[in-house]
This record gives sequence, structure tokens and C-alpha cells, in this order.
Amino acid sequence: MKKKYLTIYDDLVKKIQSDVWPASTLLPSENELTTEYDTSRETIRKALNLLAQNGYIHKIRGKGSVVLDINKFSFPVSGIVSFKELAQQMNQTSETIVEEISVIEDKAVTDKLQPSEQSQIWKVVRIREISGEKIILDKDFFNADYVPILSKETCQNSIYEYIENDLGLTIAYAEKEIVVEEPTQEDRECLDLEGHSNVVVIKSHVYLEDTSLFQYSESRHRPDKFRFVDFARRVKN
Amino acid sequence: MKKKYLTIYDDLVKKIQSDVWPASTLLPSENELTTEYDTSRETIRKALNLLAQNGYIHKIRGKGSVVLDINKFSFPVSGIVSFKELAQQMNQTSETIVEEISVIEDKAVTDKLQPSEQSQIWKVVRIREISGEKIILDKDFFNADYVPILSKETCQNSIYEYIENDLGLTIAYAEKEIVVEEPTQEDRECLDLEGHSNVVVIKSHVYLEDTSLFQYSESRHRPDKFRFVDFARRVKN
DNA sequence: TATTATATCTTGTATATACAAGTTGTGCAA
DNA sequence: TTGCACAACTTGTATATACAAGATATAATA
Repeated sequence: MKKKYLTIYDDLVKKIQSDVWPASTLLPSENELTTEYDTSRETIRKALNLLAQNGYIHKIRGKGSVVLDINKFSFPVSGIVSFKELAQQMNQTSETIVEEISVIEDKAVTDKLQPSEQSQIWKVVRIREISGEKIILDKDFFNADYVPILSKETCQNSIYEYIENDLGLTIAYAEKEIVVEEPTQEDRECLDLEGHSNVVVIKSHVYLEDTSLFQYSESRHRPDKFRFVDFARRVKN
Repeated sequence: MKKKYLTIYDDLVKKIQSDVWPASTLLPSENELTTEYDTSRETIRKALNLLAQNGYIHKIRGKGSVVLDINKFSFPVSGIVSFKELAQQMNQTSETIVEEISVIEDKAVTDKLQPSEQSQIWKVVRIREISGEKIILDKDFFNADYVPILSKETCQNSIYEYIENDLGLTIAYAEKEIVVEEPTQEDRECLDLEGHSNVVVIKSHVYLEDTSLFQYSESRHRPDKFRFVDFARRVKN
């Protein structure tokens, strides 16, 4: 059974993107949508609240839901999205170079991932090339308790696809941190830095459905190619 | 009438922060909370969903709500928070230097803010000093249609407090963008850059309840003092 | 004319019920 | 002992109803 409020949400997103309701106009009221989709008002409200959360509309009590004009051609580091998913969304010519796949026992990393006794950690280093330039250096560390096998083909394609579809693991949430650092020797060797004296680093701790930490990763970006877009709501008491 | 689900949310946050339920333990079930707070399950669920959104808990179907161990001493650029609110949260010795207050008609800025004919725009430049170092340069532009008067005291204290409490305007949402730029001459003069050749710039478009754009701002940070923390959930299908 | 009340829209909150679906432990049966 | 079915939890979805509260146009009133 499909979730009704999600299919309604998807349908509304599609219609907003195809200008059925242009920016700064009002959506049909919740009651109208209720009859239109033949459902209850609460279900419509779940879909609308999702739209509001993701910046598609703004709800005004007593008035209705205003369609917002958000620039959709952004580079969302927000959320948990794999590079493959990102590249597909952006229609960019991109390529992945697998630089290293190994099993390590580095104290600094193993402490973070806290694997069980005598277990191991996968280290994967990949370079992301966008329109011919080496822009991003991705360093991923996976707890081998959860990811027993990791082939070069998988790393070339999409590790997340492999983890979710083949291994059947469910990625649940992540803590992300963005900082600016000086390039390491590795950054200088792997990336086309072109004299830039900083890299933007996105550090992520990724957790599974059972709240176990299974991945730590650093995504190191050339600063002039980095852009982060966010949508925020003011919280009032 | 106070909103029940918000008071429950606040109460649960307080209890989580004071270790009533330590990290990685389960909250009482929704039914237990229902009787405990003498309310309905849906109301409890609203409070719990807020907790999940803000990274306090992770809900697992069939099991319960796990308390997460999130580092609370972070620098949340996420959300719409004024510098004063931020500084209060962090217990940092901080000071604000009002560098400039003026009324301008700059084409580039006025185009962004789209004020009515012959109206004007406030420009406010402030330097944020944290533990003695000039770290942040805040440049704010306000549509004078909404903010008629702006005193130095207000800029020294909190513009948002003035706008929300005194002017009675309701700040609703914002689009934020984070990029890395080379320092301008102004950056070099106002900030203690100490040789850093980049600044992190947070550009914000802030909107009121009626979806009108009333503020554009650039918050320019010394890169080594910048940190952005985010909590993200994996969206499936 | 100008102002005020009112009716009628809108969204927000609170409650109740029913069932679906995932997790876990108990106990029975092979 | 081992395995399986089942009962008893948990959270997720869908529906219905009632009232609160903000916005707006219309009609009544001063």
C-alpha cells in the first residue's frame, strides 16, 4: 500500500514545478484539495506541511498556501544524498576516479567508528571530476561489520545504491559539519587547486536505522566551486 | 491558549538535556506519554516529530524513540537566529561594533529588495568581536518600507528584537547560501584576517509572513572560525 | 461617507477511532 | 533443543469531528 500523503506531495511538487500554480499565487484550499484528491483534510495537511518544510510553499493562517519562488538549480549538500544522485540531478558531465580502496586500522578513525573487537574499517578515496576539473576529494570510512565486501565497481558506481539495495541496510540520519581548512598534501596532489589556499570540508557521521554509526566521511571541496543552499524557518517561542 | 504540543516538546527537550533519558535509551512509548501528559496520542506525536526533526530523537517503527547523543555546543548558522540570540546561547564574550548606518540607493541592492517607487534602503554594517578578535562582518540591508526608523542603539542591541517586538513584524522564512570568497578591501580593513586569503560568506534573503522580501544580508566570517552544523535525515523514495 | 459588525472563508489545534506494519518475547510443538 | 506461530507490544497511516483563530468581503450602522 502506497502512502497517500506522499503521492499527493509528489503530485503537488510536480504541478508547482510545471507552473500549474505560479509563484506568489495561492494553492487551492485544504478543503478543495480534500475533495480533489478524495481524502481527508489531515492527509492533505501532511502533504502541505512537507511542501512547506522543503520550501515550496508558505502557509498563512486564514489565507492559504502561497507558492514560493525558490531557485531550484542549487547544489544541495543538505540532506543525505550520494554524489551519483547529485550529479544526475544537475545534468553535469562528471566522473569518479577511485584513488584507493583499503582496509585500515587507524586509531583516530577506528575510535570514531567504534567497531566491534578486531573488526576492520574500509577506507575509500575518490576524486570527483566535474567538467574536466578535479573538484572534490571524497574520503569515506565504512565499518566493515556492516559492509563486508566492497568492489572497485561499486565504488565507481554508487556505494549508497549498493548499501541500500544489495545489502538491504537502511540509512537513517547524519550529523554534518562544514568547516574550512588548509589543504593537506593529499589535497594538493589529488585536486586541481589552482593556487587556492583553502578547502571546504564537509564531515559527516552517518547512522543506520538502529542508530549505529556505520560511516564517517570527509568531502573536501575546492572553495570556489563550493556552494551550500538552505531553507530555514523562523521559530517563534 | 498555549499550544499543548509545543509545551510538551519544550518539556521533553529539557528532560533530554538534563539526562532524564540518557542517550541511546528509549523514551516512554507514545501511549505512556499520552497518559502522562493527559492528552491525545496525535498531540504527543506532534511533539515527538518535532524532536525528531531537530535531532533529539530517532523514531523506529515497532520499537520506540531512541534518544540521540548530539553535541549541543555547536554553532548553528542553520535556522534564522540573530547574533544576539546566538551569543547568549554560547556564553561567549562578544561585542558588536556598529561601523555604518546609512540610507542608500545602490542599484544592485535595490534590485534585490525591490522596494516600492522612490523608497529607500537601510544599510547597516556591524563588526562582531568574539573574545577580542574581529571575526565577523555583518552587512544588512533592510527595506525602509517596513523598517522606517533605525537607531544606533537598536543596531548595537538586536535589530531582530526591535523588528519583532516593537514594529510587530513577523519574520517567516529565509533562503540561505554559503560560499567562499576572496576578501574584499572592506573585509581586510574591518576584520582580523591574519593572513587568511578567504572569507566564508552567508548570504540570506529574509521574508516576512506575507512573503514579502524585507532583508538581504551578508555575514562574512574568518574561515578558521567558521563552523556550520546540520542534522539531516535520509529521504527514501 | 466612514466605521463597525457580521458572516464566511481560510488554516491551526485537539481529540477519538481504526487498522497497518514492524519488533520482541513467550510458549507450544516437532 | 530448535524452530515456528502467536500474542502483545511498538510506531505509522487514514479518517472524522469539533472548535479556535486569522483574513476578507459584505452589509448594517452611525
